[in-house]
Amino acid sequence: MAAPLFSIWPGDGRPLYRQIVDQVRAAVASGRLRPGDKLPTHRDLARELVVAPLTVKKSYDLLQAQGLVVQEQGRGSFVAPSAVGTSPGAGKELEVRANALVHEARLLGMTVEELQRLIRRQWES
Amino acid sequence: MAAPLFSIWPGDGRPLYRQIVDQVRAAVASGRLRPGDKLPTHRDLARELVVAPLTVKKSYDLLQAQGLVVQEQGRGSFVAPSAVGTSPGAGKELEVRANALVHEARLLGMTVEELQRLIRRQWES
Amino acid sequence: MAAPLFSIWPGDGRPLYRQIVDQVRAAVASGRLRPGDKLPTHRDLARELVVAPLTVKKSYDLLQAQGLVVQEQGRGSFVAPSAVGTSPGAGKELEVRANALVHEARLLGMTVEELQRLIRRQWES
Amino acid sequence: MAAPLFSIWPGDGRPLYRQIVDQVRAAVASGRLRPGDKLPTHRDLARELVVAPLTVKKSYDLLQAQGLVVQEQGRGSFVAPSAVGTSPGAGKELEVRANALVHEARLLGMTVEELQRLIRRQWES
DNA sequence: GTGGTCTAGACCACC
DNA sequence: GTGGTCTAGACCACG
Repeated sequence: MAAPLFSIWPGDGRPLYRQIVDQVRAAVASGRLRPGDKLPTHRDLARELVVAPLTVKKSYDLLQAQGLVVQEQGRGSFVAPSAVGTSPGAGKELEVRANALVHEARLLGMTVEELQRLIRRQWES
Repeated sequence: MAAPLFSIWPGDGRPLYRQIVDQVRAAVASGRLRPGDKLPTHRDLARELVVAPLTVKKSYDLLQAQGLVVQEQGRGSFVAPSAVGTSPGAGKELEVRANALVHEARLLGMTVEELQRLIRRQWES
Repeated sequence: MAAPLFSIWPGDGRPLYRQIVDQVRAAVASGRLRPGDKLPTHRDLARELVVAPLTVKKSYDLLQAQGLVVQEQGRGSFVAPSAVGTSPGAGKELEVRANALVHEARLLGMTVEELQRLIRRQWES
Repeated sequence: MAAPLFSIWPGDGRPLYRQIVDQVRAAVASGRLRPGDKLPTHRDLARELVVAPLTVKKSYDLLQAQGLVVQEQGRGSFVAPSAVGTSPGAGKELEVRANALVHEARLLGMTVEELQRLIRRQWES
């Protein structure tokens, strides 16, 4: 009963295609997805996330342009052989978002402990 | 040398106008900004954040439509008298983003402790 | 009454978006378009070429991913500052197509002189 | 040391099946292939061109639909008896591609002489 | 008015 | 069944 690999978070603020891109990048960066691994077809992932197939396709196109994914006609989409275990941008990207989150939590009057608790609660849920 | 009240985070993924709206809402929700407090003029804030004045104006317009801000011709913009100490949406909004952050940190292979550390480090910086 | 900068050739065999990409690359490679030059808006070029706006947009997106073009929200699309005077791929690309053309002209039983004549005639038309 | 009759040019932009169709049409139009001549089996040609057998099969099916080729169960594929010495479309098709090539060579800043030289060089190679 | 995102739907190319 | 291309149309974000 593992959590699904990819999810979208309506209300997160980022465009859908970018949420997908960011998650694939993260999974590749951590080695959770490795060179040669097969990705879900863009139609399947679209069905699962309940978005238009073209939206997922756009994500895959972008990832291909960045060299993280290769799409092979008639065969499927795969993590690129050259996709190193850690794509440096992925961690940096998350830091920026964490930063913004911290800033707003502060404006909301939260203490760092309250934010930590919120994080832990969601980690475990 | 307090941190500036409002900031934008390029690369955060949310549209500029929304980052501003979210921050004002948070500051009002926490009482950090209180009814009657004067907001920077949209031109000043635009200069400070290095965005187009119309973008800040749009944020203020939205906040006014939500009843959190009043813009008074020739005098400036203020937190609305009716702005309650807690605008309920603000916290919920942050939870969604925290959720997405947790999900991606996981994909990145981080442990909850590492994420906590990252949060604390940024809180203190 | 110069020829239009960009054209599409129905029946050429390449997808529309790629014909556009190839032409922009060629124009940049030759210095006919230079860093900072403004490109037509994707809507304008779409109107001119009588294709869907998204088709031109896709070309611009690809060119942006390749670092040849930057699209700036609200301002327009431009040849990237870093777009060197000669993007090496462009000439190579044309050689491949010339190669295929030569091969088929041969199969058609043309002599090299006939092919040369055909080329010159079209150059001058 | 004759050049192989058929070749594919990855990067040419045309779909694989069409490159094959065009070449067979050209060879028939010029009399290089004549009614009754045996074509390679689709599997052999697929192996030689390193494409999927079904792709060549599709080309042969198309050529059969156009009356240029007949596929005979268990015997092989042949140029159709009715295949006239010149299939009119073939030359026209090549002109369109030559046209596009000329246009892009111009954008690349080539002179007509340079293009002619490129053509001749490839003819002789 | 510029670029950005998303959708529904059709048809093509390749395995 | 997989990815690839194209369209029409709607609405959002930014200057």
